Amino acid sequence: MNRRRGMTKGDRRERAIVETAKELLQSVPPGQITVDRLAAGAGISRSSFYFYFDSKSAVLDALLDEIAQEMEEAARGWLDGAGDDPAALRKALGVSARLWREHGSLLRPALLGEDEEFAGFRSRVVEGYIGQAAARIGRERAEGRAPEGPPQDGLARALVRMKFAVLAEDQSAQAIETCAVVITRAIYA
Amino acid sequence: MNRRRGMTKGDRRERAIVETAKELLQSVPPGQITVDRLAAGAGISRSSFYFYFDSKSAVLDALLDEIAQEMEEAARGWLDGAGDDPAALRKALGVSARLWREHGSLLRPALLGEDEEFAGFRSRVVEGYIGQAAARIGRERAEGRAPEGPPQDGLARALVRMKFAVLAEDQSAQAIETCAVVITRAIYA
DNA sequence: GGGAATAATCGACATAGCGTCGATTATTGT
DNA sequence: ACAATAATCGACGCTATGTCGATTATTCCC
Repeated sequence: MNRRRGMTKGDRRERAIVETAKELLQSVPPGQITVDRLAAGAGISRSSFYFYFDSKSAVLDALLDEIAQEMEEAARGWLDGAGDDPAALRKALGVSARLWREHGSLLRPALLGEDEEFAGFRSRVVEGYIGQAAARIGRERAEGRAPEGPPQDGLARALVRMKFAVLAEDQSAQAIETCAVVITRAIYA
Repeated sequence: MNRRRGMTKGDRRERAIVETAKELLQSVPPGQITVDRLAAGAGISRSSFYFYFDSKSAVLDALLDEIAQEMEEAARGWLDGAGDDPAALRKALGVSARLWREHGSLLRPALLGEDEEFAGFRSRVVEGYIGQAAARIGRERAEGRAPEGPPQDGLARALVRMKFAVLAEDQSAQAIETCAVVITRAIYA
């Protein structure tokens, strides 16, 4: 899977495959994307596809990596802060909501499902999130801004999963507000 | 000697297929169960399988229906109550946890995933749950036991999804406690 | 207990998707 | 310009799904 450097023909094809995937995802769920269609979209035969990627999942993984980066940046605004900061929380949730709106059909199976093919992405993103959220809660408690309660990592886990599940199905301002209130009440009682 | 069963041969076979599915699920994820294995387990040929069920999914649906009933009973204890009742809440969560422990490998894709094959079961169970939880919250607020906050159905949705997501991956007493605290704080602030 | 109706079974087909191989053609760096 | 290697393809073999038509086993009722 290692080809030469530079903007060679192969690089363009590889890109075309990923772009095709992105487009297909606008109208078709990930499970129904086939190697056939990806190859056709990129203008090559099905068997040629395997010159570029090991499988359909590999293509989606590439796409997910791009999204994961955005998600992490989105979260940082609140995760790195301190104290009950309603504005920062809602802003971070808003960016998250936008990502779900744009990439929902891929993110849903990847983050909510349990398909083996997304296991890598899922554990990286979800666990990363949970770890940072737990740290945030820990700081608040240590400095007396939040009361004690369930273990910080369990609580973080519950809230992160809640957030994913809610935004996955509804990205409205109302949904964001609900998430924000639950998070705030759960942490600051 | 065994004619005293009201069950015809076909009924027994049908049962055998469902039982085979149940057993297979103990060691294999739902996605890897094939019609072949179900048929083999029930002692018939693959094509005979289709005399009994339309597809693998139909078998799993049958299994899910049995589980759904247990879930609903489990929840009733808390959903039908009133006031902040820590014991009832924890007891209901405990039964839920047991169901996840026993049937997790089937419940996870069915309730958390978005596979089309489980869409019916999912909407029935999840929406039923949410509706009842929303009503419960509404009653608490109406009678002044809980403060206002996000719309009751949105809040119920968030909490139900949180509960599913948490128990899906961890059925420990600790996890139950965390769920209980988040739910209590979110509703009663 | 016997025989028609119907329940149950199976093998052979047809279809869709995946991934691999070996042979062939196009690109590219020097 | 020409060897090295990147890129392409068709033909296979595999697994799984679902359908048909023909056949055999069970039931039910007289």
